[in-house]
Amino acid sequence: MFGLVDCNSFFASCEKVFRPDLEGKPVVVLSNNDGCIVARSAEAKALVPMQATLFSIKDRVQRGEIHAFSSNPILYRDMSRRVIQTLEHFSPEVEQYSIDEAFLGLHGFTHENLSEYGQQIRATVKQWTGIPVSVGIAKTKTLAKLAAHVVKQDPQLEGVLDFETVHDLDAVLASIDVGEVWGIGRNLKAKLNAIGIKNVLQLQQADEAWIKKQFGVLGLRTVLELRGTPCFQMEPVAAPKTMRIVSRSFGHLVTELADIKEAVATYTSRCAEKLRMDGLVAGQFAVSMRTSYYRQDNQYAAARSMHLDPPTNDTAALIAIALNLAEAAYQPGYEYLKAKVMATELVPADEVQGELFAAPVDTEKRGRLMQAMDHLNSTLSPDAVKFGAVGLNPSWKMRSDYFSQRYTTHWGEIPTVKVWQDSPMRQQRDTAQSKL
DNA sequence: TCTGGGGTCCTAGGACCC
DNA sequence: TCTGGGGTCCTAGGACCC
Repeated sequence: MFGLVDCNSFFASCEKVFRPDLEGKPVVVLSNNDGCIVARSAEAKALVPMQATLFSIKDRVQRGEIHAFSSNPILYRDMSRRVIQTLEHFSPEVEQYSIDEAFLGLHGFTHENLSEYGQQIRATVKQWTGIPVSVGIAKTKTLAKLAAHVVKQDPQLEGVLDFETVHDLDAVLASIDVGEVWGIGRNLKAKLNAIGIKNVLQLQQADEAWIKKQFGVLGLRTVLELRGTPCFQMEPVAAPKTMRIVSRSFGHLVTELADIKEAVATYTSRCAEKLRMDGLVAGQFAVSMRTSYYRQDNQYAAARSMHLDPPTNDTAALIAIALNLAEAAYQPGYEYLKAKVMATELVPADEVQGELFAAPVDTEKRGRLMQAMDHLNSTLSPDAVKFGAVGLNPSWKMRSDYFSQRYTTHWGEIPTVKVWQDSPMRQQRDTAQSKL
C-alpha cells in the first residue's frame, strides 16, 4: 500500500502559519517577479483563478480583500523539510516527490486501520508544522494520488481517503475527469477525449495493447496502476540531478549588455552554489536570453553553450565562461525579458579525472575559497560574499513587492510571541521561572 | 496591463558498430 | 536476382510533473 501526503495550498499555507490573523481569509502567493498567482488558500480559490495576473486582482489586494505575498522559496523549502521530517515518524519509507508532496510506503501496515493512521499523520503534521495536508491511500502511487485529489474535493472526508475502504470504487473513478490522472496532461487528455475516453474508469478499462501502441509504455503503466498493479515503486533515495537551471524574468525590460551580464553572473553564482551543494560538477554550460513571448514584434531568443573540460563548479570559472556566452548571444536593439543559465552533463565532483596538461591552477585552493564563500553565505546571509560581476545595485532585479518575513530561515526575523501581563501564558512562564 | 521557475522521462531517427 | 540481424549512442523534440 502507498500513501500520498499532499500539503493543501502549500505556499499560501506557509505564509498563514506565521500570520494567524489571516485565518479564514483569502491568501494568494505570487510567482517570481510578482507576475501571477501560483498558490491560493481555500478561501482564495473561490475568488480568483490559478495563474490570474496580479494586475487583475490588484484592486482587491489594495482594498485588503485578498492578501497577496511574493514568493519566498527559501521559507517554503524550510517548511517542506519540516513536513518531511514529521512524516518520517510514520513510515521507514518516505519519498519526497515535490516540494509539497511525499509518498509513504505503507507495506506491512495492512493490518492496521489505514484511514485512522492517515488521520494521525494529518493531525501530527498540522500540530508540528502548522501545515494542513490531505492523505490518499491506495494500492498504487497513481491511485493514491487520485485518492488525495478526491479528498480535496470533499470536505466530508476530513482529509483522508483509503480507496480500499470505498464500496463502489468504479462509481468514484467514473466521476473523475481523466485529466486528473497522474501522467495525463493537457495533450494526452485531448487525445483521450477525442476517442471517447473522458473519465478515469474508461481509461482503466481501455485495451492494454491499444494503449501501449497509442501512448507508449508510460500510458500502459498508468492504466496498469489504475487497475491496482504497481508499476512505480518507492524511491526513497533521490536520484542525482542531471541538470541545474537558474532563470529569472527581469523586473523591467532590459536593453543593455552590461545589465544582462550582471544578471547572468548572478544566476551563474546561484547555479554554481547549487552544484556544490549537490557535490556535482558541470561538463556543459549554457546561457540564453529572450524577449517576451507575448510581444508580436521585435522578438529575439538566443542560446550559446560550451563544453567544460575539466568539468567544474567553481563560481569564478563559470562566471568567466558565462559572460563570454552572454556576449555571444546578445544582439543590441532588443528589449530583453529574461535570461537563463543551465548546467548539464553533471557528474560527481569526486569522480572527475585530472587533466594531464592542465594549467597550474591550484584547484584545491579554489575549492577552499568556494567552501569559505558558501559557509559565509549560509551562516550570515545569502549574499554576504559575492563576486563583483554580479553588480552592486542591479536595476534589472525582479519585483518582490509583497515579501513577507523570512521567519524560520533568518535569525533576524524569527517569529516572536508576545506575552501579556496577566495572560495564562505569562503566569505559566513566571511559575516555570520561579521553579528554575 | 500582465502573463513564473525548475525539473525528468520517453521516442524517433540518424549514425555507427559487429 | 537479391542483397541480414541485432545492437548502442546521441540529439531534438515533445510529453509530463510540481
